[in-house]
Amino acid sequence: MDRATGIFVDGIGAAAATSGVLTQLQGRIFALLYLHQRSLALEEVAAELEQSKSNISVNIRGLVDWHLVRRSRVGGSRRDHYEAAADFWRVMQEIMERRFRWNVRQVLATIDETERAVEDERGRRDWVQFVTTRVAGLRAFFAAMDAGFGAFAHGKPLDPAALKHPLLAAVPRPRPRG
Amino acid sequence: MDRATGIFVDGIGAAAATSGVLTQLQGRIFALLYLHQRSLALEEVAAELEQSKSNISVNIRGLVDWHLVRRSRVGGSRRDHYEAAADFWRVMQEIMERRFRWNVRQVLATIDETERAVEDERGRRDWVQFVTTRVAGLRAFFAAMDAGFGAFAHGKPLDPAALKHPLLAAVPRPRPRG
DNA sequence: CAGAACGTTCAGAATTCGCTAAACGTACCG
DNA sequence: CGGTACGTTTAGCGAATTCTGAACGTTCTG
Repeated sequence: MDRATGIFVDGIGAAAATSGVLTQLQGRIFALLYLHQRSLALEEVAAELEQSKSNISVNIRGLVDWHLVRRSRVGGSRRDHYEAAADFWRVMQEIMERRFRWNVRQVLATIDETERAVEDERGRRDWVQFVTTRVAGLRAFFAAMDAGFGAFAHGKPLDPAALKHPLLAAVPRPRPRG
Repeated sequence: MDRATGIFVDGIGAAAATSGVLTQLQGRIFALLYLHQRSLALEEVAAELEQSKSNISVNIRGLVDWHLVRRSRVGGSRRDHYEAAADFWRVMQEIMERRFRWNVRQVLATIDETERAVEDERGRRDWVQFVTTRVAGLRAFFAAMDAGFGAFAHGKPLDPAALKHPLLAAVPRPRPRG
């Protein structure tokens, strides 16, 4: 591997490692493919990055899942070949939906569960009152995130105003008079 | 700890664990504080979550850094007390700037390094050509992300159009005639 | 100024994660 | 069909991370 590619592979690998979405190795695989004009076989990738085939196999699947890498057939060989995809917007949509939004919904689901559990504790009236309003604040924010991410992934602008005051946004506005 | 709090703590902990920003324990600490009206001492948190004080000490500092938790003095005690903050928009700004945007800049820095290294390889003209255009595509996208996140964190809407076709957006527009 | 009540640091234990190599399944080829 | 050339699964190993308890520093108190 030439020096420029090495720098790129290392740098993207480091960035991926702290991304919370890809592992370092996935970053390195993508970087390697991204600087190659022709697609590479699994074994070639393994050799370049000095990793076992099995490890590359597992990690490259994640990249295909995110639409960062495409599997392609190459005439005359029965090896799987891979090439980097360049439609980063598509990738971002995928990450928005399958990671961020999924994560947001985990929180919303937890809030639902919690509210159900709180109903069983009628005994402590003021405690129930407190928890209910707190949890409502959290729900408002995460519901706004869910809606915002969803809209964004479908191409609509994401306005931070809805996140600044989610409770106001969630409540129906007073009808303008006159 | 009552059942409702337990459900909330576990759920938020699980969500945090897959967030890529907080650890599970940090999620649990925040959740515990969020459902308490009064602030809690370090040792109380450790007892509730069945963790050592030192571990709570380390992890809670991260929460304070993200502005998810405030350290507060309580009259009559010299223990540090902590309470959950509820300004989630502020937290999101912090995460945008210090994590996402920082990560984006890692990529931009790598691209810079790579381009410098490519200049030393004048030998292979068509390879240099290929790498240059590829890397330009990546830079356009990540530059758009950097700008977009920056604007968003300052309250301006984030329009996905700039990410769909970053190369077009990066190029100066043809001046309208007339 | 001695002692107590804290929070923090650090070395080592416990746990989790990433990686390898071997076993396995499958498609192709003679 | 037997053999070969792959990709995938899995058990176990080693590295990295998380957690604990002891040692330490600091601030308050009598």
